[in-house]
Amino acid sequence: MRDFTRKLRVLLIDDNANHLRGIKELISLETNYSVVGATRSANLGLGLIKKYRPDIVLMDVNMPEKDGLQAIQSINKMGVSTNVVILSGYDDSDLIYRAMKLGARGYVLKTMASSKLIDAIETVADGKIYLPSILTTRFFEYFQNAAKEETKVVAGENLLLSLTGRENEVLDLLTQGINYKSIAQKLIISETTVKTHVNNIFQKLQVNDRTNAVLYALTHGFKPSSAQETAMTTAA
Amino acid sequence: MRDFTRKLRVLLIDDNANHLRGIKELISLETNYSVVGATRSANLGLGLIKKYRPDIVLMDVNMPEKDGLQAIQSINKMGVSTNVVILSGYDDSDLIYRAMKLGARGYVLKTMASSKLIDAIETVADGKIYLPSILTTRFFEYFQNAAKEETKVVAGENLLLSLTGRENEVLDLLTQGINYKSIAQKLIISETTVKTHVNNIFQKLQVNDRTNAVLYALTHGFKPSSAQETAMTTAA
DNA sequence: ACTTATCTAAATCTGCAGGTTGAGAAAGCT
DNA sequence: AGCTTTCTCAACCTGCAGATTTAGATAAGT
Repeated sequence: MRDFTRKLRVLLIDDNANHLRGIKELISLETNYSVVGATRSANLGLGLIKKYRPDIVLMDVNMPEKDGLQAIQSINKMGVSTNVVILSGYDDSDLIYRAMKLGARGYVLKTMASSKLIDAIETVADGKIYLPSILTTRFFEYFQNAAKEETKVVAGENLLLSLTGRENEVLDLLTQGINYKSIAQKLIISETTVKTHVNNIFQKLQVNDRTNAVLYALTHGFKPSSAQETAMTTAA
Repeated sequence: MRDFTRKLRVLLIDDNANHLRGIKELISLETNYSVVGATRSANLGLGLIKKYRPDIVLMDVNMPEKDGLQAIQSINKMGVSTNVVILSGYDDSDLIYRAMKLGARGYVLKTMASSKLIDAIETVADGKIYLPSILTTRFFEYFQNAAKEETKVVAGENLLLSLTGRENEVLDLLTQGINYKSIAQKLIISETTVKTHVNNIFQKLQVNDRTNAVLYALTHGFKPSSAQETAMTTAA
């Protein structure tokens, strides 16, 4: 839970001097916030973050040299845990998606009422995610579409379904980059038997070598089954 | 934009008879909604969806035989476009994540005020996503954590960075499952040169064969660069 | 001018990968 | 009992994959 006994330390990063000043004044009106820094450069901002460890960072996305998304990545690499709220003029679904994926805790449009910015800070400081309804919808436009594409590849008749149990086990080991001899040892069968299985796998997946078999498996949602099944079969 | 001249057609699926009745009555109170069906079985629900093509489906997640998530998958396979709003007693981050990934348009907790359910229907019918603040936060707990894990694998010194431009091109072709001869033809160099490059790649990635080189590349965020660069080099 | 990195290539060699044929044993189905 | 599937294995063969050595050409940095 949030500590209400001390002021929330806020850092501002926006290359537009007017925005920077405006936001600073807006936040200064709130009695329980203190602006620990305000800069027009992402790189300078990173230094300030390391120095002052703010609770909240309000970050513009659209900046020269290093943009907001790159800045978030840099923060992650620094290993500093701070809550970034994105300030953006754009509501592109992929921009929102990328920002959230990188770990942003909130996303506010510059066109929104300034009270929303205060809401965002409060919500994020409280450990929650702040994403207005419209932006949530935008986010999922991208997210659900990407998920659909992902399953599209996985579907498509799927030659993997024609594999037998043993063939699945062999394929599983193939996808780990193991050679014939080691596979034979792991499954406790002869090397020639493994070759037979592998050849059958090649035919069923319509490929000519290991690499393409592995590639087919990985791009068609192959799920390793050996872990349990091998234990079952060897125990039986 | 939504058509306000006709009633919103809603379908209910919940194995709990009391819930089903309660929700039905609640919705019946709204003058601009009409319940086109209500069933306690997901499988029966699928039939009703195909038959009545409802605007909104209110779906319980926790059901015997086929649960709500499996039901969404079935709807997707049917190719019917309807808006599913999940009704759940649980706010697990991964449950919310999976539901939204499968294409749910809204998620409401059974413990929430019934007015929220009406809000959800309105919002979803309006083409937007309905995800209350707490659930949005839960969703991102899972989503951002998964994203972090993803980049963790990609990071880790990354031997890929030690590869030269040409080696990257060769690796790119390797990850497409192409053999020496074809690679040589594509890059317009001799087969022995390709072998030299491949051997250098193996050493740098610390592997002994194609398959493991490809596996390393794919699990460490290898981005194919040949598409443009090859065109550049061949043109030069 | 010297050094280093990169790309190119030939020559040689070992051996595992991949293809084919044939066949026995066990389990399940009809 | 007979058929089918699956798993098992041998023996043989071709050849590409992978390892090693040596070396010329070019470009870039010191």
